[in-house]
Amino acid sequence: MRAVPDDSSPLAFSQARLAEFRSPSPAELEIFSSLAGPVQQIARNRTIRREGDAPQSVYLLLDGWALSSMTLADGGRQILKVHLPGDILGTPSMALDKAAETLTALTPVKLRSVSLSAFGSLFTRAPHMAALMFLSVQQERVMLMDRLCSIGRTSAECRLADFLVHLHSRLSVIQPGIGPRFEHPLTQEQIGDVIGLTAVHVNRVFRTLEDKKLILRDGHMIELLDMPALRKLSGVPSRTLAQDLSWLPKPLP
Amino acid sequence: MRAVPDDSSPLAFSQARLAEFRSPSPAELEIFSSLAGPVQQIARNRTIRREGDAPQSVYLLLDGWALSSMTLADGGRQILKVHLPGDILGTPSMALDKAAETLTALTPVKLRSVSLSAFGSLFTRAPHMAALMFLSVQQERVMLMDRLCSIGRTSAECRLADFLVHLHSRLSVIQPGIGPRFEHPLTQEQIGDVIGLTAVHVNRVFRTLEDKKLILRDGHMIELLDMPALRKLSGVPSRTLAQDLSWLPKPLP
DNA sequence: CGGTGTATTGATGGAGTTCAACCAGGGTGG
DNA sequence: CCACCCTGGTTGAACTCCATCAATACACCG
Repeated sequence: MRAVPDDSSPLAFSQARLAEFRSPSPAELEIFSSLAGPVQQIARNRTIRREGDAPQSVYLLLDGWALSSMTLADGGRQILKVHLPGDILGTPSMALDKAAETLTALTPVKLRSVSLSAFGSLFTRAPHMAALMFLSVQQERVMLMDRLCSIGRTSAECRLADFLVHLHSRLSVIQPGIGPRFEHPLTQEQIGDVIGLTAVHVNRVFRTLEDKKLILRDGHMIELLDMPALRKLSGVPSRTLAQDLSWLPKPLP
Repeated sequence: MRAVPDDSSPLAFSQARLAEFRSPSPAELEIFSSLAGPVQQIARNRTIRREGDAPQSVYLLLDGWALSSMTLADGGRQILKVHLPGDILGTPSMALDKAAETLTALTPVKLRSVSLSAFGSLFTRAPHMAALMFLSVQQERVMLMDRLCSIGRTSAECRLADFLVHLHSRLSVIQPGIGPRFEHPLTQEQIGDVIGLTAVHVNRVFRTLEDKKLILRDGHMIELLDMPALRKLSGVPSRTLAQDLSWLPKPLP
C-alpha cells in the first residue's frame, strides 16, 4: 500500500511532531504509515471510542481537533487532553482491559486506525522508531505531570494562562509562524473541564485576563497580547527536548 | 556479571511489578539486571536527582520509599508519585534536556542506576521487554490521568480516599496478603502535596474519615475499615490490565 | 532540657461553586 | 420570512469548601 494519501499534508503534521525528536528516517515513516488503515472521516461531536470499550487499536489524528476525557462517578467530566493533528490517540489504554478514556471528535476529523498487532510489530521491525514512540509517551507523561501541578497547586488565573500558552505552543509546532493569534473550537465549559473549573468561573477569569490586557478575544479567536507575562503567570517551566539522543538504537538506513 | 545480588528479594519486587503484565522471560530479566549498576544506599531525605539536572540515567528502586516532585514558581510543591520498591524512577525526563522532577528518598533507600545507553540497548536486544516497558509507561500515564480527575473534579474527602485506596492496592502487589492495615512514612504535609491540599486540611479530612468509621489511624499506621465505601467515595474506577497481549513481539526463549 | 518538626484544633477570610436570570447567534420549521 | 428554540456566553448574589493565620500539644533528639 502506498503510504501517503493524496492529500499528503496531514502526514506532514505527524512528521513534524516526531521530528521534534530528531528524525525518524523516511524508511521508518514509511513503515509506520504502512501499518495504518484507510483514512476515516468522523463528524463533529461523534465518539471515536468510549471508555470501557475493549481497546483494539490506536488512532493517528490527521486533521481536526479531538478530546480525550474521563467521566467520574458523580457525572463530572475531566478532559485529559485536547488533541491536534499529528497526535496519536488512545495509546494510554493499550495495557488495559477496558479503555480508560473516551475519544471524541471536537471538529470534523480525519484519522487512520493502527491495530495493536501492527503497532506491536514496530518493536521488532523498527526498534529506533519504537524507541522514539517510547520517548514520545514519556513526553506526554511530563505534560500530564505539569498539568497536575497546575491544577493541584495554582489559582484559576494561572491555570487558564497555562492552558492558553501551552495550547498556543502546540499549535506553533504544526503551524509554524502562527503568530500570537489563533482560533479554537472549544466552549468555555470544555475549557473548564480541561483545567478543573466551572464554565461560569472560566468566563470570569477570561474577563480578568482581558482587563489586564494579557489576552484579547473575539468569538473563538484568541490573541495572546503579553506572552512573557502569561508564561510567568502560568508558573510551570517550559520544557526543552534533549539534544543528545545518541543512546537510542541506530535508525534504519 | 551475576544479575541477582545476595539479597535477591528486592529484584523479586520488580519481577512482581513486571509480572503484572504476563512474564518477561528469565533471560530477559537477566538482561535487564545486567544493565544496571551496583546497589547504592541513599539516606532518608537525601535527593537522588534534582529537577533541572541533566538526566543521565534512570533508577531501579530496590528497597524503601521515594518521592518524585516538582517545585512551582511560587515555591509550592506537587508530589507526582510516591514510589515503592520495584518502581523505575526518573523515566519521564528521558526525553528532556533538564529533568522535570526531583527524586527524593523518603526512607533509607537501595537502588541501582541504569544508564540511558544501557536502557536504549533494550530496544534492539530485547524487543519484547522494551514493549513491556512501553506498556508500563502507558500504565503510569493512566495513573496520572486518574489523579488528574481526582484532583481536578473531586472534593478533599474523595481525594484522600482515592489516595489511600490506591496506595494500598499498590502495596498489595509487592506484599501479597497484606490485609487492610499498612504502615507508611508520609507526613500529612506530604500527603497534601500529593493530593493538592494543605497539611491542615488533610488533618481535618483524616478526622472526618475516622468519624465515619471508614479508616482507623495509629501514628503512621492506617487501617482501611470499609474498603467498598472508600472505593465508592474515591469515584475513580479501578483499572484491570489486559489479559490478551498476544500482539506483543515474541519474548526471548 | 530546650528545640525542631509534626499533629491537632479554632477562628477568619477568600477563591471558586452554585443557582438564577438574561442575552446573542444560528438553525429549523411553519 | 419570521417565530421558535437551543446552545453557549455573560453577569449577579449567596453560599461552601478549603486556605490562611494562630495557638497548643506532642514526640523525638541533640
